[in-house]
Amino acid sequence: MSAADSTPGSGEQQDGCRTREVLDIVGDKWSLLVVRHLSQGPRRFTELKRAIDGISQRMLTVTLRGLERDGILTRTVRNVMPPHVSYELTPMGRTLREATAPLLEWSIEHLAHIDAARASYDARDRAPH
Amino acid sequence: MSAADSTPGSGEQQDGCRTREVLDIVGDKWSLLVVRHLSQGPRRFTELKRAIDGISQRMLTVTLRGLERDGILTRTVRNVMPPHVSYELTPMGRTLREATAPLLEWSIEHLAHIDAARASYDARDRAPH
DNA sequence: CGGAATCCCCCGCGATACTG
DNA sequence: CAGTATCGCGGGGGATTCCG
Repeated sequence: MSAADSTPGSGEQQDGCRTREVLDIVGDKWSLLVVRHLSQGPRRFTELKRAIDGISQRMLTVTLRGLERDGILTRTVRNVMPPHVSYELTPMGRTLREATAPLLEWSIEHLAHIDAARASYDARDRAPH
Repeated sequence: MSAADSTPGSGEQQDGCRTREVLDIVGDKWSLLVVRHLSQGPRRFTELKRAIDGISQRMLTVTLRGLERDGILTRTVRNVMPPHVSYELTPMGRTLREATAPLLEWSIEHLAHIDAARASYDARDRAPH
């Protein structure tokens, strides 16, 4: 609720703007995938790279940096040869993971339905009569 | 939990790929905002356009078409002058809205923390000594 | 092994103008 | 009012190369 106003037309949906912010944080192509792949424990760079299908090393680096900057994961370097860097969710990162769980379950539950809806939509305007 | 597997290392994260799919559906810049603004009932095109700050008519149209195609909302045209088109969440659309609620609450709850984390991260590598 | 730097392309998206 | 059509750019992100 926060400071909800009841006057529609001017200052409403202040909390709707939060949707914008959460998307700015994890709405990119890879962040949620990285978070998800860290949910079971620390992972090394190359492990993540192999686990997340299609990600480039550049985007993995960029994504990890962003999540580290946001305090969602930690980066731990062991100064040995060869280098050993591991990434791990912070407590806040784990709460993020939990917050995304419903959305994930939703997609699992409704994906078939969506495919069907798409097919029927495409058929609809392709065969006018 | 759903169909959780307990064998880490090989066949895991099959469901992690769903993260990809849900992002393909609502991970774009505007979809979740539209869904959120429809959560309180049907809205007309211009209502949405004014309510969603910064959206162009083009992107509103594109986003609405996509969500309609996915079966997340319905488009109802009343053939009058001037035209009257209203959009409304389907039952599935409402479940989507509910599934995103935790993520929204998460952002509200942690946004300040994230800003702080960013500030400290930026200060960290900007002032090496 | 885990990056950083560079190049470059694609397309998401905004701006503008025109229609029924 | 509720769109469609067209143009143009900015930047997200892939491919490649080099480094400690």
